[in-house]
Order: sequence, then C-alpha cells, then structure tokens
Amino acid sequence: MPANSFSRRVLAWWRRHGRKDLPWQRRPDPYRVWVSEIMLQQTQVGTVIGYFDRFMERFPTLERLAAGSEDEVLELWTGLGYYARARNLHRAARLALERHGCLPPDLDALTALPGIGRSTAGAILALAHGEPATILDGNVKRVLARHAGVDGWPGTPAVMRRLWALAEGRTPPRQAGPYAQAMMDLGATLCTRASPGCAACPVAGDCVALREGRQTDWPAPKPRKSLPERQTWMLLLHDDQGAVLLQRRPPSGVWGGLWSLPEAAGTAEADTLARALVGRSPTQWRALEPIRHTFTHFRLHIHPLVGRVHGPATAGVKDAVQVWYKPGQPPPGGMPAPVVSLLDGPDGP
DNA sequence: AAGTCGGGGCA
DNA sequence: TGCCCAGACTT
Repeated sequence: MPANSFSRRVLAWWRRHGRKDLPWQRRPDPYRVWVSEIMLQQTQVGTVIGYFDRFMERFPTLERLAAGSEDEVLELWTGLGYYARARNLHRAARLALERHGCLPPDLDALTALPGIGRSTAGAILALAHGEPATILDGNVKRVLARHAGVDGWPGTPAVMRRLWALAEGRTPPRQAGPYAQAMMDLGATLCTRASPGCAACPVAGDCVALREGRQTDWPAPKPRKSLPERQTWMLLLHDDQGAVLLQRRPPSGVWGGLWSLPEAAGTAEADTLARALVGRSPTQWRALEPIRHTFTHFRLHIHPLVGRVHGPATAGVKDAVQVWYKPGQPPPGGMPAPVVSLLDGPDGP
C-alpha cells in the first residue's frame, strides 16, 4: 500500500466516522478554535464541552476576552486545572489585539503568543484557516508512533523531531483542516491507548504495530519515579456570619492566582497563622477528614482545620489578597478543586 | 534535558 | 491504584 495514500485513507474514514458536531466545530473561527485547543491541552473532550460553552457565553469574542479580568477568566476555568493556560490565554488575547488587532493568521506570530506552541498554532491554521498546517498532539503522536513503529518516549527531543517529520510529511496540501481533525479523531476514538480498534482502522494495512501485534508497545511510556508526598494544613476560618477567609495565591506556581485557604505547616503553626491573620486564634479547632490530592509531580495530603473566630463584621470585604467569602455567593475568582469541595462539601464548615 | 503545572477518565 | 490526556513554559 503506497505511503502517499495515508492522508486519503484517513480523510475517507473521517468523512464517514469522524466527529463534526463538537461545539467549536460549528463555527470554527480562529478565536473559538484557539480557546478549544487550549482547554483541550491535557484535558479530554467530554470534560471540556461544558467549560467551552460557559466560556463562550461570557467571552464570545477575542475583544470581550481581552476586556475581561483575570479573575473572571480563572473563575470560568475553576476545575479544569493547569491554570497557567487560563492566565496565558487572557494575556495572549490582550497581546494579540495590541500587536495585530486580531488573532494573527501566521505560525510565527501565533507561537510568539504565550501558551501557543507549534501544535496549537498548527491547529488554528489548519482548522480555522484551512491552511496546510500540521498538529502533533497526544492523539497524533500515538497514531504515528504505532503506524511507523517509532521507538522511544515522545518527551525526548529526538523522538519529537522524528514524529514532527512524519506528521508534516503526511499532511496533505489540501484538506489540512479535515485531516487534522481526522487524525485527532482517529487517536481519540479508534487508536486508543489501551485497546485499539484496529479492525476498523483505515491505515491498518501498513501499520507496523499491528503487523507485529505490539500495538500497546507504542508510544513508549514516560519513565516514572515515585511521587513525593507533601502535607499541608488548610484553615477554614469563619466569622459570625459564616464567611470563610480566602487568600489569593502568588501569580505563578501551583494554583497561581487562584483564591485558596490559608495554609500552615502543622497544627501549632495554624494557631500562629490564625492570630496573624485575624488577630486571635479560634477558641477551638475542629479537624476534618484529610483530603488526598494528586498533582503531576507530587501528592498532597490536605488536613482541613475548622475554626470560628468572633471577628468584626468583615463578611464580603475583599482586597487584592484576601476576602471573607460566604459559600453560595459568587466566588471572588478561581478556586482550586479541593478548596471548592471543602467549601461545598457536606463535611464542610 | 529535566522539572513545573490540575484534574478527571478509565482499565 | 496508576497511567495518560487536543502541551507549553521555565530553568
């Protein structure tokens, strides 16, 4: 089977079996494609759809996004994770308007914007502009690594170079948009990680992995190390009105820019911190069941401590770094998922 | 080249 | 339970 028919077979398959009704496919303008691509980084389609619809309702255009505040953007991002994506999206919207008056339609200008790399830029060009651009996301990597038998973990530059060369070599001069979509659909629905549906695959005829019966050997997994464990004590200080004290986290790092609970390194430190924050420590602490939260690179054990403080009537008062937040009210911005569950949970304060 | 950055889906 | 996912950025 000739190699140059790869894209033809993929396209023919997509026309029959591919996805064409996702929210960002209905009106695939550059802005909508961009937002969807950022949300879809490290996040699955089913999870993204609800976030995308809410985001588009609030920020339907690039101009509206640029005019919004970072807190609003982070609030809409709460629960999606990788919050640097949201901060970069917001910054890039303002930069794009400033530099180009729109989302620029060329690869170099796109990749110069924060949060847009080579693959996302290629997606915008192919899907929204119909240009013969190339994407290389997790799905495409998996399809190509199996079909061509590309050894090695794709996290290394050498393997990435090989995969990019393959990806670009197979991108057709026309129909690059449908082809990009088709490759992602192929990886997401057929050439899946655990049990690929090779019987229905349009490129099974010359697939190295299928021929050798080693589909799940590619792509090679990331070398794993054991996860470090960390502990933190989160303070749920609430006043007479039931408001809880939230603090804004530093602009970068874990949960950057999000509103979270004050944290201490232990129970003794919690007492000291409470005095520093509200001038007195609670008459007594109540420890809730610990929460385990796993990040990419460490595991966090959260020990929640509830304490009532008879402070001044400060509920609702917000400044740049702290706010007394009443659960059920509109949030002051984005919040980490475990904090949301602590404030909403039946076991909460 | 290695580390950082969340949360959820799924076997 | 562990692995991975429509990656990009920092050091």
